[in-house]
Amino acid sequence: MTLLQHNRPISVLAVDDHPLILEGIAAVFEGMSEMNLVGACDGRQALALYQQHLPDVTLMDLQMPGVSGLEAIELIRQYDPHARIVVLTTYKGDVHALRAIKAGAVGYVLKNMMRTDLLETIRGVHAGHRRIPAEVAMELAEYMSEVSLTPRETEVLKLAAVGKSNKRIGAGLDISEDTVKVHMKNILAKLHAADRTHAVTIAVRRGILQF
Amino acid sequence: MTLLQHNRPISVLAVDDHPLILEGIAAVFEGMSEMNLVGACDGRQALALYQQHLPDVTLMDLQMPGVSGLEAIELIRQYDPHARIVVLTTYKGDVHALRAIKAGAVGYVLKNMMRTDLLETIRGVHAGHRRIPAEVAMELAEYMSEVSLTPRETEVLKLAAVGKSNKRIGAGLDISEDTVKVHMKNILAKLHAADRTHAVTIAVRRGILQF
DNA sequence: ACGCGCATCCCTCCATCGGGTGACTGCCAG
DNA sequence: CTGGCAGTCACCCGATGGAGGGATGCGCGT
Repeated sequence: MTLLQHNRPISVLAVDDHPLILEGIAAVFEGMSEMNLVGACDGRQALALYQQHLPDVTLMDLQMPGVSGLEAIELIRQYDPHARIVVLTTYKGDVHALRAIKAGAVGYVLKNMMRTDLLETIRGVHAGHRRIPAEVAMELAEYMSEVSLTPRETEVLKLAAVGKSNKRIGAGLDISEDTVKVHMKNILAKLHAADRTHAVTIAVRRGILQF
Repeated sequence: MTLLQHNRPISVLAVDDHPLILEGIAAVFEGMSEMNLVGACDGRQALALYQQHLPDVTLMDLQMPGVSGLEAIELIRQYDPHARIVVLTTYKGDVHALRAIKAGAVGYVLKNMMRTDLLETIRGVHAGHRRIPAEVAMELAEYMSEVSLTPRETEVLKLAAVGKSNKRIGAGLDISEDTVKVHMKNILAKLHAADRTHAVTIAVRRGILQF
């Protein structure tokens, strides 16, 4: 497969809702014969452009309004299970990183990395490798042990976050206060939280609750 | 003053810790005679490059590790009260937006805006105007009525956020539990929160607490 | 000198919270 | 079909939280 690299350039699709970032990416590829940018768009048009161009590698921002990068990744991988997708995000501690990897992303580039890192990752991913930076991998490892709350527990915590008492949470979910207390106890245990307030901050930090 | 624009290009300094964004900005200015980019760097070198180039307009990202964009703005305005600084940020709901304006920023550009918006803002700011997009101005208006917590209240809430009880907060701050309760009561009143948990979510949303 | 905001401390009172324990249902996988 | 898990409900109890009330001192600006 590496032979192909010499025959035709690696085609790249960039998905980001920031025109400035797209300009930057385009600038990186400018004048390169090894790769070329076949398209650039935001999340909504990601799948359509993928189907149209069938790029070798797709660069995908995670933080986008409307269709999230996560959804876009899932849609593309659903359409083409062999799609090579590289996540392009701002923060290494991105709470969606793990989900992106699970969704099928095979590369991960931080926006504060150099252009050479970007190019190197694209080459590696195109050659069939996974390219996850060590610092990101370590972040991921922490979240791998991520205890997931049950749907019910998430609902309870969501209401607790906006100041509802156990009684009012019960009223809101149409269950008894006692049941709410059970859920809350389990939440505290799972998150290793001292109290409901702590649980909310932990959940926000982990992306369980979107504030 | 508009005559100057024809005599020499508007000099622009770009400050952002993302090389990709800097590439994008550079790409926007490429081949333009009206303006030219005199420098690009991250937050730490912002002041030094400002002093070196004395640009007409400075583009400043707010979200940066180490020296924040906010600090950089303050440092530059301290050095040169007439500095024309345009904030360049990702989210219109940026909690630091108000502080940036207060710190002396005279323009505000969202990264999801088009290059023409960026250029237009630079022209406007250079001509001596303030350029704050309507949608941002409206966001700002909401935060204008921002109730600010006292330093002590912030400390109390910060400890409450990580699950400390009033008693332990008192121990941590070396004050009595009763005093903590008074602070907490004032916090709840100021934020219109139902309880401490709600107060924390509100504070996080407003950027009072950085999660 | 006065007011005012901030911070400190003290008291009472009651609702709420969180831990412990136990038990019943429904469902799905082994 | 038997276990495990999610969800439900119940009761007890000690600790905590939040709403009142009132009080002192300190600094700061007018």
